[in-house]
Amino acid sequence: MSIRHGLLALLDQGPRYGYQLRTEFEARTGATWPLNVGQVYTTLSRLERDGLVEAAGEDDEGHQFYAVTDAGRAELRTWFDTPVPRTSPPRDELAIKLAMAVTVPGVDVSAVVQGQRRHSIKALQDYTRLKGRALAGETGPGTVPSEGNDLAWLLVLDQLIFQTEAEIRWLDHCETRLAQQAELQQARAAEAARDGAARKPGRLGRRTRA
Amino acid sequence: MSIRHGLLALLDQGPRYGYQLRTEFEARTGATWPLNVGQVYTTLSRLERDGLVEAAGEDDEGHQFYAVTDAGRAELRTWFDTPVPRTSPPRDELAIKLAMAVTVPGVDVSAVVQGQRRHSIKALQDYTRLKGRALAGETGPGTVPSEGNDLAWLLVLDQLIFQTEAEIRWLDHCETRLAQQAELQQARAAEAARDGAARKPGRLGRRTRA
DNA sequence: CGACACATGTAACACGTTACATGATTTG
DNA sequence: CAAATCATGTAACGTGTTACATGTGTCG
Repeated sequence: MSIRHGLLALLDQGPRYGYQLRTEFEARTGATWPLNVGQVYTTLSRLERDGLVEAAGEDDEGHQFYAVTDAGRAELRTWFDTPVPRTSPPRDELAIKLAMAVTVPGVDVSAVVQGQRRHSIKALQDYTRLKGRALAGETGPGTVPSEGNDLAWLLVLDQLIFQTEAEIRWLDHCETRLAQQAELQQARAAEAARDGAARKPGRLGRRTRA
Repeated sequence: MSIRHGLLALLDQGPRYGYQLRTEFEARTGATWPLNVGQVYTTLSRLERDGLVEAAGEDDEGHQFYAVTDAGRAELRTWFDTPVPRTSPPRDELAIKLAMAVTVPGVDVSAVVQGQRRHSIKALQDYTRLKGRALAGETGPGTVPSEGNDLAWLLVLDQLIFQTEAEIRWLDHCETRLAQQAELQQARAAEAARDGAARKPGRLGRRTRA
């Protein structure tokens, strides 16, 4: 529901038309999250269907304007007032992938971690470079520079940087945990070998085949 | 596509039936990302439609087993081999919300940030508590403890913790940036006032600054 | 017996995404 | 003139999500 509310917020500044909304949206999120123009129109019609926006006539140049309704303003207010739920965050594909990788046999977990790490490092460098350019006063291509926009774009960039840094730290953390695990298993294997035939069935587990 | 591949990975360990897949999936992601049982079945039929899994007969207890096909194994391999794209990550609702909040007039940005901060702190505490319990050896409710599962669940928890910490740091960072911005604007306003006092242009005086 | 976990599915819907069709206007 | 940008839409599809229908077995 990010796009829905994003467009609603933009419309709260005053009536806009579709193409304009896309431009303004991208001015704030930069090249990070490109927004297909078509989606603006589909989202607009869904917003209109739900009574959050309404058609607001045409321009002298034929632009189809939309305006936010009272219901839309209310919706927007609760959006801003309600924190994004972090108790049940959106599924993170990387977390799921690693959770599966450490479980399914025959997967080189370390390779997965390292591959992702390289990629994330690369992404981080890109973001840092972009931030440098943003601080130098250069805005994204084709956008009219404005203080608010610049600030928004900068904050989004910072968020991406913080998040990516955390991801890399987590990947490293995973590696050390995996090393610990391997050590532990080696120790256990050695112990089992020493115990030899006198094995106790204390551990139950593994698969339930019928 | 996280669920698709997640189920595929689970099936790579050997044929499973729907209900079992849900249990095993949740054993790895804990209570964080509960998986509706119905979705397992819809996803399974879509996987079958795409030729990644195939029906593998019934149990003596009537359980409908599914097995991964060669195509499915190939798909799984490329999933593990290809890093999750961080150059164009999934849209983050919080980032978009703040980007809009700093742009749209009439929004108390600081209130939004603080509200989110409180919520994220709360979530972080929950995760930390869960991690403590997980380290104490207790697995989620109704799950058979297994070493791989425990490790996976622990890694997922760590990811959530790292990510939430980064989010909180970012929120604080936003506040300082906002303070800077406010300072800058105050300075600018003061400057404008000084200029105005110098030449007393009246209420509607033009402030043309070359 | 009634509640609850186990187990399998279907139907409907929401959102996001892409591809396509179409036309006006600007610009090299 | 040709290409690019501006501008509006539609159609189709994919995944994820919920609600519902249905039935079995178990346990207090």
